[in-house]
Order: sequence, then structure tokens, then C-alpha cells
Amino acid sequence: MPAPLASKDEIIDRLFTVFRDHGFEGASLSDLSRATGLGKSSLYHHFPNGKTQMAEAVLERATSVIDSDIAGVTKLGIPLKARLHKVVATLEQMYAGGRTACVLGQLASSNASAEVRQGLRIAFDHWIGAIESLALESGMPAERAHHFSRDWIAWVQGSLVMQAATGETASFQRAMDALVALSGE
Amino acid sequence: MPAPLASKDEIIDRLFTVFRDHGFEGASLSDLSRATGLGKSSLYHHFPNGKTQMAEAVLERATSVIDSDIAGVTKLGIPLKARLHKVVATLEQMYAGGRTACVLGQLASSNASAEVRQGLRIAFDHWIGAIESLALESGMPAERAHHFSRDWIAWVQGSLVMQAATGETASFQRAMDALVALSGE
DNA sequence: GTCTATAATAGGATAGAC
DNA sequence: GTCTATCCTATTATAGAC
Repeated sequence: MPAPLASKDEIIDRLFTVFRDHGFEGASLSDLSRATGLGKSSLYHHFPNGKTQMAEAVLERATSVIDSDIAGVTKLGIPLKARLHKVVATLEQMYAGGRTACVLGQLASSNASAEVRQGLRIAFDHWIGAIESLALESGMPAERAHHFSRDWIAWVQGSLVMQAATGETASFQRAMDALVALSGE
Repeated sequence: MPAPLASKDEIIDRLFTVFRDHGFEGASLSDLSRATGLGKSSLYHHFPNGKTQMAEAVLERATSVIDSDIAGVTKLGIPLKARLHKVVATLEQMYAGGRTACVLGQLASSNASAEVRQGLRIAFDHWIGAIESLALESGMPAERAHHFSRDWIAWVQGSLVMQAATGETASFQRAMDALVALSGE
């Protein structure tokens, strides 16, 4: 029984955790209603298209978090190493040290609507772009940076999947170390 | 409407594809019934505990495939390089060149029963063990082989997640190349 | 071992009052 | 903008005939 909420952003933040923890099919309207403290009808007032639209809103929020907390950090006027540490700190918190699923991975693993798939693409593209630009700045050749960004994010995603199965967070931690290592061992 | 089937293994193989493509929550009894060509009651005859037991059976099957087609290859009396190519060929087919989800990843992303989680652990452990022994044989120090096996499987899992979102199979392909590269660039 | 029929429940979604 | 009440469908699961 959560505390009452005020803004739409707060509603979306609560929906976020439900989709992250249960996936699209696993998130029932009852779950979403309970997490937000809103009745089903109230949810439909905010999201007339139902669950699909809620998932879209969650993905838009995820993209904006990526833009501010990851891509945004990329452009700060501080040394590369400091920015890498900031990004890792954000991810460590976002994924609770590797113990929490990623809402992008959860929604990617579902057979959701075309709108949701489009939102997923955009979110991943923004994330990839941010990592790629960090890799380029570290002096990596363009083609390697292209590969690194995608392979590294795959590593992160997979480490979260494996954590869900095995309970191990070590691979997630090594992925974080590998990003920091971009600043030159 | 699939052709009629004979053995229990065939039933499980069809259940396999449904859980792989839709996940645990996304796989309804109607889906499972349609895929097997069996009525719901017939499914309950084979799996009295319902969906959970079906998922367990699928995971046992996945583990046995890992044992024969991956771990088994590890012990063949052919050069390391040939074995690595065989393992990659198996994975390429298993995941349709990176275009198909992994049933382990799909079930890991669900909030399934303790039995399912146990089956997942076992399946991943067998897979990790096989890759780790290949890495050791390639001359990798023990600690690095320990890390490599887990990180590489995370990479594979994550590449499949990202493929579902972006349609890109390149990261999966690079992961396959990285395994072959164990035989020495 | 498979089927038809049916129960019981949960799911997504809507109507209309406040 | 939120609620109660309701609808319809899908879902899991079972009973019992063949």
C-alpha cells in the first residue's frame, strides 16, 4: 500500500518498477493498480490504451533517464575517467549492484505491441550512442567503438539475466570495471 | 495445427519452443495445447502440476541438450579448434544465427516457481562448466577462465535480448567469433 | 492417453456516479 | 481525477466419458 502520489511522473515511476520486476505479460492491471495506489479506472484515465500505453510511457521515461544520467554525463566538462565513474555509479544504483532486472530487457523479452518495440529501439539506441561516444573519446577506433558499445551493453543485459538465474552479480561488476577501464588501465 | 506426435520428448520439444518464444507468463495453456496438438486435459495427464511442471521438463531437456551438444563436444578426441567450431555451429543453429530467444533467458526473466529457478541454475551451471573447460584447455589461467565463461555466456544472453529489441545479430556473431578465437587468433 | 464439457478465477477494459 | 460496479474474455485447472 504505497503512499499517495502527486504527479504523472510519480505514477510512471511506480509503473516502471512493476514492468521491471514482472515483465509485460507478468504485470497485471491489479499489480499496476496496487503499485500506483490508483484504481484501474484511474489508470485508464491517464493511459486510455491500457497496459501498452503504460509500457510506452515507462520506456519514454527510461529513455529520458538514459539521456540525462548517461548521455548527459558524457558531455560534462570533467575528465573522461570521472565521467566513466559517474556513469558506472548511475548504473550501479539503477540496477542495485546487478541484483535488479532491466526494464528494457524485460520488455524486449515480451511479445509486446509495435509501439513498445519502437520505444525499446529508441531507448537502446540512446544508450548505445552514449557508450559509443565514451569509447571514441577514449581513443578507440570508430569500428571498435561501434562494436564495443553494443557488446558491452549486451554484456550488462546478459549479466542481469544470469543474475536472475544464478544470483551471481560478479559478471555485472566486471562489466562495470570494463567500462571504467576505457580511461586506460 | 502441428502433425501428431509420438513420444514425450516430442511433446517437450514443442513446449520448448512456446516457452522460448513467449516466456513463462506469456505461454498460455492454449498456446501449449496448440503447439503440441494435445488437449489441455492431455497436457495435465503428462504434467499434473501444470505449466510449472512443463517448464521444469523443458529445462531438464535444455540441460540434456547442453550436456550432449556442448559439454559432450568438449570431450571429443579432436583438436580444440575443431571442437570450438562445433560448439559455435550448435549455438548458431540453436539460436538461428542470433535471431531466436534463449529459453533459459526467457524463463530467468519470469517470476516462476522455485523448481523452475532450480532448473535454471542447473542448466546455466552445466553450460558455464563446458565453456570454462574449453577456456582452460586453450591455456587460459584458471581465474580468467572462470570469468570468461560467465562473461561470455552473459554476452550471448544479452546479444539475444538486444536482438529482440533492435533486430541486430552482429553482437551475437561477434560473441561466436570470440569463442572460436580461444584456439589462438 | 485422449477427448468434451465445465468449473472457478483472474485478466483487461468500460460505464457512470461523485 | 478518482471511485465502485460491472462486463467479457481468457486462463488455469478438473471431472468424467471413451
